[in-house]
Amino acid sequence: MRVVTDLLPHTLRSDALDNRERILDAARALFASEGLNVPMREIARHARVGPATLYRRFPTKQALVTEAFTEQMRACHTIVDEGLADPDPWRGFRQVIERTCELHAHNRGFTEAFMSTFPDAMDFAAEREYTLNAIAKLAHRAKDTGHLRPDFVLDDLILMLMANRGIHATSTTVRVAASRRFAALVIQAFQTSPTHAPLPPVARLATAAHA
Amino acid sequence: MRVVTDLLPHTLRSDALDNRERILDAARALFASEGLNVPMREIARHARVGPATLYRRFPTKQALVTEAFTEQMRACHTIVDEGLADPDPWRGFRQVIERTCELHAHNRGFTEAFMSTFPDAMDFAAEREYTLNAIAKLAHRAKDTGHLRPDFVLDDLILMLMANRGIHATSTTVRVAASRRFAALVIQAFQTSPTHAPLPPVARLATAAHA
DNA sequence: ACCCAAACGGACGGTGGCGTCCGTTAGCGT
DNA sequence: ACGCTAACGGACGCCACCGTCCGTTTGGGT
Repeated sequence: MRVVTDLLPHTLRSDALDNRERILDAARALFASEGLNVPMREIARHARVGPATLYRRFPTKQALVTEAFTEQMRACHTIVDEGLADPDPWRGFRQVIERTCELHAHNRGFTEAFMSTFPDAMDFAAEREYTLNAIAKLAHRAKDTGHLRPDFVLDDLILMLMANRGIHATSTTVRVAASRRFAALVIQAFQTSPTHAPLPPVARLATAAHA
Repeated sequence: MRVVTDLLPHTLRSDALDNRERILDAARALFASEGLNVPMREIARHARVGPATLYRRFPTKQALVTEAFTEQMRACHTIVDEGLADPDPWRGFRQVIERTCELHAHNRGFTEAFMSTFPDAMDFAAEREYTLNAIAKLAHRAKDTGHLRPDFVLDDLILMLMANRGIHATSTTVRVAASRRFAALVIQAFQTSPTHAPLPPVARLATAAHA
C-alpha cells in the first residue's frame, strides 16, 4: 500500500500556491480581528476562493491556525529571548510582559490559540513550553535582583495572560491602549513592595488553560 | 385596541408558576457553569419543559437572563454598599474588589451579562451605573486616605473586571482560587507605592465594554 | 499546439440552534 | 362533576455552518 504522502506532489502549481497565500492572508486578518470563531467559508470568501480549495489546502481549522500563527509564535520567541538577553533581568521581565500583552492585544485569535490547548492537542504546545521555561528562568534572575516579589510563581504569569485576554474592546487601538495600562499595573503588582501582604494560594492553571 | 397586558392574566396557574421556577433554576445553573451561550433548548431540557413553554414565559433570552440574575445584581449592590459603609475606605475598596472578583468567578454567565451591554440594551444598565458611581465615590475617599494611588481612574476598575473574566478554568474551584489571587495582585497594583512610575494613558472602556 | 493531471468552485446532504404553530392536557372556578 | 381556557410540548420550517463530491477549468511539461 502506497503512503498518502507519496501521492501528494511536493510542489504546488503556481495558482495553487497563490491561493494558499491569499487564504493565509485572509485567515490572519480575520483571526486577528474576529478571533478563531470565524466560519471557514468566511475566510474562503475573503480569499476569493471556493470552500473546497480552502479545505484542500488546510483539511482542518487546526492546520490553518497553526500555519497562520507561526509568525506570531516566532515573535513570542523573540520577545522572551530578548528579555532573557537583557543585562537587567527585572527590566527584561517587565518588557516581556509589556510586549507580550501588546502582541496579544493586537491579535484576538492568537491569544485564543496560544492560551487554550484549543480543541485539543494544539501544535503550539512545544513552543508554549519553551516560552514558559524561558520566562521561568528570567523570573528567577529577576527575583535575585530583589525587584520581583519572591512569592511570584509562573502560574501568576499565566494568570496575567488569561486576564489580558479578557480585555475586549470594539477597536484594536482601544484594546491595545487598555492592554498597555493593564501591563503597567500588573508589573506594579509583581514588583517587590514593602507592604506586600501574603498572596492567596496559587491556582494551578498551567495545564487547565482551557478556552 | 386593547393593550397586550390587558389580555395577559396577572396570576399564573400553579403548574405554570412551578415550571417558571424550574426554568429559572435551570437557567441559573447553566448560565453559571456554561455562560450565556447555552442553547435555549438546553435550558428547557434541564427544566423538564418543552421549548414552547420556555419561550412563552421568557420570549427572549434577554428576559430570561435579566430575571435569572436579579439576585446577583442585588449581591453586587450589597457589596458596594457594604464597602461604602466601611469606616476605612481603603479596606472597603479592597473588599469590594475581592468580593466582586469572587462573585464573578463563581458565575461565568453573570460576568458576561454584567460586562457587556450584551446583544444591546441590557436591562442592567441602570444597576451597573449605580454600582460604578458608588465605587467612584469609594475610590475618591480611598485616595484621600493616601492608600489608593492618585492616578487610579474608574476605567481601571472596569479594566480589572474585564481582565478577571478572562480567567477561565475547567473547575469552578480553580477559577475562584485564581480569581482570589488575581484580586490580591490587583489590589497591590492599585495601592500607592513609593515607586509608582506614571501609568500609560487610560483607555475609555466604560461604554465600549462589548463582548 | 496539445494534453492531462492538478486545481478549482458550485452544489449537495447533514447537523444544530432558532422561534412558532397547533392539537392535546389539566388546573381551577362554578 | 363539569367545562372552559390557560398551559403544555411535539413537530415544523428556517437559517448558518460544516465537510465532501464531481463536473469544469487551467497550468505547465512535451
